[in-house]
Amino acid sequence: MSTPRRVRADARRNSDALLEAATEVFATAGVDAPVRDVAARAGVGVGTVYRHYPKRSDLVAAVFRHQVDACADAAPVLAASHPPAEALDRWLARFVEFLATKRGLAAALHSGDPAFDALPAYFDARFRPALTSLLEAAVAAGEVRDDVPAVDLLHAVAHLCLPAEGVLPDHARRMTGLLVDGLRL
Amino acid sequence: MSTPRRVRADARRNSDALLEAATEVFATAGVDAPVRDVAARAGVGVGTVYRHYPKRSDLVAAVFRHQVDACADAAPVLAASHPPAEALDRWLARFVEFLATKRGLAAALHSGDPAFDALPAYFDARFRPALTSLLEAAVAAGEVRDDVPAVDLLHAVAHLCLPAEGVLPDHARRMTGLLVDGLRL
DNA sequence: ACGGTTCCGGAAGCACGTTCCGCTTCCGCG
DNA sequence: CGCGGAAGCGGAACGTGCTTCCGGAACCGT
Repeated sequence: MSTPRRVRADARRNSDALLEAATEVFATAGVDAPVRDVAARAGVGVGTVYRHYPKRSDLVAAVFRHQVDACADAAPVLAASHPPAEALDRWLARFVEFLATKRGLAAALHSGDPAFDALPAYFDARFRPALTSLLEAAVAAGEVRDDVPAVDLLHAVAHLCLPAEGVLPDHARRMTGLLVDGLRL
Repeated sequence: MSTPRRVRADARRNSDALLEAATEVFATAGVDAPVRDVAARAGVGVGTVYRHYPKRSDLVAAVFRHQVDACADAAPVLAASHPPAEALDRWLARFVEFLATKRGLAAALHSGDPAFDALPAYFDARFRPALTSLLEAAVAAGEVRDDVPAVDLLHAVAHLCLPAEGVLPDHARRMTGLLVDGLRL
């Protein structure tokens, strides 16, 4: 059932290089940047991109998952190196930063491309546990109220940060600040 | 200062045919349908499309405005032919129907294309007065509460109908039904 | 070192938006 | 009525971007 055949070293190297290159290119030129640009940045041909990510959207999804992982993984690290309330603060700031790079991705999510179908679930699967443990620690330390479930907080912040129409620049930071203050006991 | 030169008859005919063709094509194939398809449906060449609508997005915006007009214009007609509360009901159903064809348009609105910049204002300029007069009539007849401004109702319904993630099929109709029940006295 | 397998590169194919320009159609005027 | 020029039309051609294809290079177990 498992995959007995090993992955060739150069293939793995290229795969990683592509993910990194795509992250950089998408960050500077937006998710609509041409595939050729990503290939060039990674120092490979476009054929190689399509070998590893059959569709453009697969590449976008992979970058997204990678960034979700990076952000979620920051939670235990912060929890281990800061007191509960500060860890929570810092992680939420990190989360807002994560969301800030997602302009245009909300649109992609609703584009109907099947490559994006699993992303919302992944988002929840990684972020909910991460935030839950931070919240529980802060609650246990008596530093924040205990009646705000992680999901609600995640969605509230996400909606604040991926806003609709005429939106002020750092509306996101201000509103999130309010939320966090509201958490404090 | 005005335009003394008349519009040629065939030009106007083509312009109208294009709007109608685009409405049909966008409705069946989505707003991402190729311009060539619209041209074919209207029985003209692509050059003619671009003569009347310099950018693809101008065509999309024109269709949108046209549909907004059709929906908003239905309000006074319904008001004249039904008792206030029923007119309100029917118009909201009509509004939900209007929104139902707008999948993918929310994404377009945030695409940054200048052709769409004026659409939110147009939306408000046409729908707010339409709904306001329906509401006022129903309030005057003592059939609905008077503390719900038209804007709030419009936005609430719109948000219910252009939903985010895993959405049930007729979530829209159910939630709107709830709202309307809430209005009743 | 060898051979099969896996992977790579980038040119070619395709789909779409948009432009361009020679030809057609309209219509005001004589 | 019919003429002439302006207004409008069609669709081939171009630019850009995604995706496919395949000859050959790189890898790795023996």
